[in-house]
Amino acid sequence: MFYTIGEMAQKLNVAPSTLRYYDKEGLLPFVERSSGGIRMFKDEDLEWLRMLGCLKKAGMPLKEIKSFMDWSRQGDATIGQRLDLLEKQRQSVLDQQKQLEDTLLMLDYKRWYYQTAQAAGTCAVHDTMDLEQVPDRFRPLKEEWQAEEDGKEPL
Amino acid sequence: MFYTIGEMAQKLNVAPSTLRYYDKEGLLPFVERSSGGIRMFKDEDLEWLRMLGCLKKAGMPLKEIKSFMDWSRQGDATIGQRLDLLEKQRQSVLDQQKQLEDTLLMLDYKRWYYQTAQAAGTCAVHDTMDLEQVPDRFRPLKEEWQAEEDGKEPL
DNA sequence: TCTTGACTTAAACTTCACTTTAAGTTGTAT
DNA sequence: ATACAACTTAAAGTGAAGTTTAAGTCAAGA
Repeated sequence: MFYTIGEMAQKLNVAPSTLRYYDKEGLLPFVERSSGGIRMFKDEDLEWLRMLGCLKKAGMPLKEIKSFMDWSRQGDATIGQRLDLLEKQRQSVLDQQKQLEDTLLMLDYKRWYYQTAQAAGTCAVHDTMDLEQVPDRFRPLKEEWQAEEDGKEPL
Repeated sequence: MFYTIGEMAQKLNVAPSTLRYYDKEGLLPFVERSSGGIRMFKDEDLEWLRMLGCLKKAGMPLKEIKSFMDWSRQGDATIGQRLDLLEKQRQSVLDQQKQLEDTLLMLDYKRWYYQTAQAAGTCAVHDTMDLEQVPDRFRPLKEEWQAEEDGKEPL
């Protein structure tokens, strides 16, 4: 069973132009063509597109995804490289998760800040508030901001 | 105590050109200038830059961060809007976290796939492997892929 | 005072990931 | 056979988030 690019695009909920772009960039080396040059996607191709989607969601740039696809076509000799890329990307996802958790705490602190400000009718309440009033979970945040020695994470 | 743009950039671990760009885009309405036109950052400005960093890490586009900065300058009347934006961004972070968890599972499945392939010396082992051999945690993934009725998430 | 390094702006350039456009072809339905 | 929607390509355009360049200004030390 074959699908046209439009059908496949609908299946994947992306624009056909996106699939053409990926193909042009060498990310879809598996798609076959009809004698007239029309792309014919197979059910089997879905597996590769899902792989692509997975790597993309993991934050991998298209160039690296292309490497992965190239290695895949080169056969079993490149299993090691593919595994390395996967491990690297796993670590990247773990880092992103940690980043998001930090961000959520900051966001929650700011929400608390504006919720109390809203209740008081003015942001000025925070000028006359001491550490005691700040919920425990936000304390480490404040301390971290005190010690500006780091310089590791950008902004 | 004042800092030049170069000093502040170093503190925040970003390029000075980035801060100039943010300023040009109206994201730093709080920076003062010397009589000669040179930006003079205050310790107090760090609070705003941290806010900016928080929103940016939460995935908020610079345009929306600008809205937030604009509202901040407009005073207490805009506390509601700011809170709404924070709530919205909190939800966005929660969504991103869920997304990353799904991605991690997919990545772990693929890692398992290539680890077993590496052990066997070929990807072909997976052609002759039945569901029994697939670790439990990856089953729901396989089933999800079977039912392609969704069409919700792009790629 | 002069040099020098860090600052200033405006404008052009870059990268990424697409999207749109224009001109032409394919394949199906009547 | 013809119409017509959906396909094809190459090339140009888009938007986000900066970076680089060019030409000039500021401020601190010798």
